[in-house]
Amino acid sequence: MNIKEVARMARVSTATVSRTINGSDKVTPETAERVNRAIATLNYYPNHNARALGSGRSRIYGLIISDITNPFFPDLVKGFEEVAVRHGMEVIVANTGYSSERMKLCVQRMLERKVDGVAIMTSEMDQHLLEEFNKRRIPLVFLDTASPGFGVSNINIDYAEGVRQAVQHLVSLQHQHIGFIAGPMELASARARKTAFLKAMQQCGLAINEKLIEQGNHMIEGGYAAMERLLTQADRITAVLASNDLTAIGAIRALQGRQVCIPQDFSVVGFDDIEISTYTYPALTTVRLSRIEIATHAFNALHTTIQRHDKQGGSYEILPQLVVRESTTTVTKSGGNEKI
Amino acid sequence: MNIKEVARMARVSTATVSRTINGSDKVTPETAERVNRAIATLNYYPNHNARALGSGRSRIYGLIISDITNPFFPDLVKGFEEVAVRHGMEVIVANTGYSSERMKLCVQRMLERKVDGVAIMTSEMDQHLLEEFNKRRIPLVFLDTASPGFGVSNINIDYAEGVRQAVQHLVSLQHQHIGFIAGPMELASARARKTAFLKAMQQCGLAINEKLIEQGNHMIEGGYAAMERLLTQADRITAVLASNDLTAIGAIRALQGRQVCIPQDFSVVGFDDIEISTYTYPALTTVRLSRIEIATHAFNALHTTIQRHDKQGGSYEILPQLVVRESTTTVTKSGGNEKI
DNA sequence: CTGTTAGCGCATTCAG
DNA sequence: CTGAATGCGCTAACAG
Repeated sequence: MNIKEVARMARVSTATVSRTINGSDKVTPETAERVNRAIATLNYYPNHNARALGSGRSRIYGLIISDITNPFFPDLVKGFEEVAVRHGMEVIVANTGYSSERMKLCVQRMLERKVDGVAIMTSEMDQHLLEEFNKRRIPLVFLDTASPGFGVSNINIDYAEGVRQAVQHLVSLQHQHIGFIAGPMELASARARKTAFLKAMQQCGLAINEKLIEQGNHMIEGGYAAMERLLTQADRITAVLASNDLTAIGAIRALQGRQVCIPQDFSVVGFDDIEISTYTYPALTTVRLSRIEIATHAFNALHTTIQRHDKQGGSYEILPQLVVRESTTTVTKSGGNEKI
Repeated sequence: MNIKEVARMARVSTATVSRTINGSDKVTPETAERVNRAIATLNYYPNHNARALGSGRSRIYGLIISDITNPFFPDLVKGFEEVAVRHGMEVIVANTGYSSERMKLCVQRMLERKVDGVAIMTSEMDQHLLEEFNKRRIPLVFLDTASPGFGVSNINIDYAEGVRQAVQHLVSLQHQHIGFIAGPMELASARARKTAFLKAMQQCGLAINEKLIEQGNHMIEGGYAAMERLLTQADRITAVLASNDLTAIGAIRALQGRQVCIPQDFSVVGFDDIEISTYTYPALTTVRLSRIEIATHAFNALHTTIQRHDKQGGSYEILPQLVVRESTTTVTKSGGNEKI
């Protein structure tokens, strides 16, 4: 079943079939109709490999993420796949595992498969690999790690605003001694969140004490350990903001392990709003970072760049949104760590 | 950069280049060496689209799952991708969203991209779509839903054994009135688990009371609601086995909401061993279903079928394994629901 | 063991 | 607006 048979049945040339498939305006409605009927009755669909070879466009987008096992990513992947498929595109997902060694492999895979564009939703990208895409004029879109340029777009995340909302929420609940559990400093996103926290505290006129800041690893156990340390060193702490939800969940466990009641004795705020945060006990107050929005923007960035032969990439904005659930409440008069 | 240039630089024909790339044994080590040097210095890598067109093999495997957002799947996807890439294969992941409507779309995508084989790790597959693959002689591997046949392999999961371990564990802890929260009966895997539970109870000589069985939806809220009902209707229940971990987590929340202490007052066992089960409070005793193993078997099934031009698919076995953590313990003398 | 020659299925000139 | 011809980059017979 190929284009030739369709052409034969519709009594046109293969070129005409190709044109109607690709929606060329230079085809009479009548002949297009004939072709479409032939396509339908023959149950024909084009061979993408041949198409790619002939046109140089594979109709595949690459999606590079850190690790699909990280609960932040499944939604993103799902959203991206959905839009892509709706537009007749295929997606190849590649995990870097946070290693730039493996990032190299990911890039290689993308190049080999001749993807039409790549969404790079992680930050292990070095200049050297970036060149490989530039050389081949493959559009790119980054997640908060680059400024738009020739063929590269960026999705900007307003971490400052998201963290500000979280801190302000705690402040409005009378918390004064707010701790922060940072993520791994190799991650750009973790650095951004920490910076945002420092800034927000300052804006709220709260003292920043280094004893209030600890380091996790964006995983549950890291949050657990960091919270333990915080409890030991920060006497008057009554609330904590975590760099991501997993960290917050670890912190909650540490607190519960010490019989601290949340939120009565201690408030916890996460960041990301992954699905399980709705179901933790108590349900986690957190800052939502919509992965659907990110996915949609990423796709649009790539797609419009290609459609409009737009050399210049675009800039997109993601606004985090505080979601108040059950893990935060007003600080009690007798509250504070000394009581614990 | 293409095969011709490599041929020119190595002073051989393109056929020879092709042969050395594909590891044909009919190439002198010396010429192969020359070709490889040329490849290296030119930084050449083959165009997969052309390769696919010429050979009829895309070197892509399809992986159809229900929903990447379901915590059961990320590990599976990651594992599959890893083996595949290690063997020079690419992967296209498609989500059915538990809908056979969308399954149709998934199949279409696989066909269009001319995948060399498909791992179907979900059960929304109807005979009609299966034919499409058979017609084209595309190897398939299923997860516990088919018997091996021409070009189709199956990964068998010994649910009976896994559930037996769980029930026996509870029995050894003196539990007599063990509840079960089933998954959605549309899912073959959920049906298998329920059947296995019934059988295990019988084997242990325990009475099966319909009041001890409730229905969830394999999601947290379903487990929550089902546990609530169980608590209302089953007087002497002291333990529950859930059809999957998410359900168990929901059950735990329901119990905690009623101030029931786990495991002192009530034991809970899950199924699957998803990552968060290690981190719930208390950590969940569950039955591990290794996704890495499943992924590896799925890949091997496809790969050996193709390599050996093996018409007959294989059969693989997965043995679930009980993992005892903190959510189960001996029933207390005064225990039982009446106390609650 | 190596080179020559045809396609693979489609998109895309260029004529008409 | 449509058709004929060419090539995309590679693999696969078939010779030699």
